[in-house]
Amino acid sequence: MSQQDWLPPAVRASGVERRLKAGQALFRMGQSPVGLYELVSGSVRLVRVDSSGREAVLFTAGAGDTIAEASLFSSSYHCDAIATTNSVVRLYSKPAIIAAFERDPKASQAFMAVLARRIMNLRTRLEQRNIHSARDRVRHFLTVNAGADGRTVVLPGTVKDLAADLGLSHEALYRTLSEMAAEGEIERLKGRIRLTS
Amino acid sequence: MSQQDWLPPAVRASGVERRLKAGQALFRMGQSPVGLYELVSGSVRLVRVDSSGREAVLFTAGAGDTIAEASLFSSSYHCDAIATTNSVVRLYSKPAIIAAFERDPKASQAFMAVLARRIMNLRTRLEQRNIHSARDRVRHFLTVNAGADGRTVVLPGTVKDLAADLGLSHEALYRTLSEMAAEGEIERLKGRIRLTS
DNA sequence: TGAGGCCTATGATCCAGATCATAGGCAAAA
DNA sequence: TTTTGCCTATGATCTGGATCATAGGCCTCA
Repeated sequence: MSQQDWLPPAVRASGVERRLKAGQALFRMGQSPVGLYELVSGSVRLVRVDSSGREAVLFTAGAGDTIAEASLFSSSYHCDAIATTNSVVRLYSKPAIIAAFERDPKASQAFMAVLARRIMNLRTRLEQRNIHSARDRVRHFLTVNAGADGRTVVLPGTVKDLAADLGLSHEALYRTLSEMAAEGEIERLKGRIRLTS
Repeated sequence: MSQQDWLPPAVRASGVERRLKAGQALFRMGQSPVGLYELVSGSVRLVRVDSSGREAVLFTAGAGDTIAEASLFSSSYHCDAIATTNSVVRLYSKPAIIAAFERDPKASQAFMAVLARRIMNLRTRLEQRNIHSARDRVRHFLTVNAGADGRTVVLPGTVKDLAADLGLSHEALYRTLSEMAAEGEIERLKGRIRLTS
């Protein structure tokens, strides 16, 4: 389900790969954007650190996702991008992409659709953060992210990572998952969670 | 600071106005999108209602804002749009806009910039929701939304509306504002809040 | 193979915000 | 003018998640 099929072949060919080790930053807030990144493999988090030192996870990119689309139109990055695992990214230069948009309306529209989808995802996350109960928030996450069978969710990373994603303390999440499993609402498998319907 | 200057004149001229009374819905989740709305005057909220009946405010549009940009690329609205005050919107049809994109790369790019800005705003909101302390959340809101002087924020609606925007109960917000005013951190004026620096 | 580090897990405590309740003020409607 | 409804405001109570603490398990690296 790679989402960057909209890239014209010429641009795709111009991509430059870069490797990141776990914990390494792809870019930092305030730096000026060089282009669009595509995550080839691994996992990268967009993170903003607030005044109290707390980390807000804005987005967790998986293989195939693009990173920093919004920064194409901005003079600086507005958050940090940190690899959570060893990762490989491909960089497409800003001018090359803009030129492609000038030339190819289809590419433009496909990119707009990518942006639109991102907006919808963000709104879903915002909705999720409005849910106060930890259990309901987990339920929301599970239903929104269920796979093809409608009841299995593959965890992209550790449970602790998920906790940060959900905006819960990891303790609260561990407890909630334990309780839900004990009550038979979910089934915990290796790296997956299944809703027992 | 109307943000829809990117619309080519031909499309702009084709806009159809519609009036909404306070509380009236512009569209509902699940309906199929007819086009892009521009808010001429008033105030419209994008809202999603979760299973427990709680309302999540995803976006509060003011005069000049566009609504449902993301739905241009989707087969159905993913949230409700409710006018909070008497409002006037202008509707631009989907085909007209798509045609403009085909024809005019500049319009496409300008629209992408609008989408990109929306993404950044949403991320800022997400960051805000990650702040647990009510007071810090208010502080964050005030600094992010400060006007030209860097310390005055014009409240778009009632304090209660703001509470919903911030994801706080209105009681908590009333209390927090009272305390901050009592301690001299802010100054409360009619429809405005000023940070006393 | 030993040590360190991190994830997982769970217990105990605390506190801030949600919720419930009450009341004054203001504005629109009747 | 009176009524109604909602915003504003604040008090009292409660609860659920944050935080602190502890410990086992697993993987990696030396």
